Amino acid sequence: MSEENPISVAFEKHNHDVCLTNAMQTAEEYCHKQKLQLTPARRKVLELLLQEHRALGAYDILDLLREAGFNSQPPVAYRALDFLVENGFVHKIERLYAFVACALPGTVHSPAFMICRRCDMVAETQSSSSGFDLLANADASGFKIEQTIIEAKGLCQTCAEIE
Amino acid sequence: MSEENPISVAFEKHNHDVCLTNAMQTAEEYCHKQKLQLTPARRKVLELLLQEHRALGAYDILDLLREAGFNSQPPVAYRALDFLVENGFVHKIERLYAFVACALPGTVHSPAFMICRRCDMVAETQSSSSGFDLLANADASGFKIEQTIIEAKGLCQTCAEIE
DNA sequence: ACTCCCACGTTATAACATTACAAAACGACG
DNA sequence: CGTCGTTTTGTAATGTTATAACGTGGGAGT
Repeated sequence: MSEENPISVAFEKHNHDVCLTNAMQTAEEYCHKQKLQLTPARRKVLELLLQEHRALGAYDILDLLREAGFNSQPPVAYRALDFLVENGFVHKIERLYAFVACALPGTVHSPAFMICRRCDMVAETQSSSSGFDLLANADASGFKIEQTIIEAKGLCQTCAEIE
Repeated sequence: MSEENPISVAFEKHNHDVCLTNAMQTAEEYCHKQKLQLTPARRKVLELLLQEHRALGAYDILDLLREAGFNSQPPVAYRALDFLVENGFVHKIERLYAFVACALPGTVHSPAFMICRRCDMVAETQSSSSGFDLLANADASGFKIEQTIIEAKGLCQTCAEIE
């Protein structure tokens, strides 16, 4: 895994069990260090998201939680998601009203997403971009950027070949 | 107006009547050329959005339509918004579940937005950016980008000074 | 034991968006 | 001038996403 290119990991074959185990372990360690509680509900939501390289809606997650024997009122899912998003384990895909597990947990990063409109796969990549117009424009107008979301919609290679 | 920098128009003093009149005229001409109907409801919604450099929610618009004597079921607003978005007169700000009038109507462009979290102002700018990482990454993984949304949240100059 | 904080349980509701189907307006064309 | 097909609108109902509000319980520190 460690050699894989995070750019396109979602669109490539990989050992998903390892992928999941690693990510969970990273989350455990991070929470332990930061004295945060990775409670059963939070852990389960993260696991559910890690099992897909797809974005899941809050209510999809809620259904899965119910199946797993958890309580299933909306706040249950939203609280877990808020926690995971705040701590960088999960990102929200605004465009889909949905959530996806972070591909680079435990690192400070400014993600960008490629979303396949056909198969709903979501690939995460970095948006660090020195020559990026927006930064210059923000600077010129005195705007202080705190967070930027970048989401590209299109077709992944597989789906592009099918269509 | 024509010399103004679209980068920061929303954050600068400008003659708003002229701004609105110009934009409406552009829309009229475009619709005439394309044989599209700029019906009363569509026109009104565009006017309402042009009167702000802020994003308005669909239900805010609905309220304003009602005040203006229009019918006010949700589909009225959503249909008008769909039309305006499809034809590039209005953009949707995913992050706010809201809509804003286009700052560069009638031109093909790939917008990026700066959203002030304090005063809700929305400034539109261009996202054309040759060196932009995302493009290279998409290319490398065979992803075909069809549309990209870029939304930066932060503080505009005025609000940054206040805080 | 006390209390403070954090997380969770639960009900209700707010906010955003679409489906579905009928009726009316409009344009093109014979 | 009809009338057919397309686009737009009227209207009711419903679906989807997200939050508010308030109470309960459990662990850490004193």
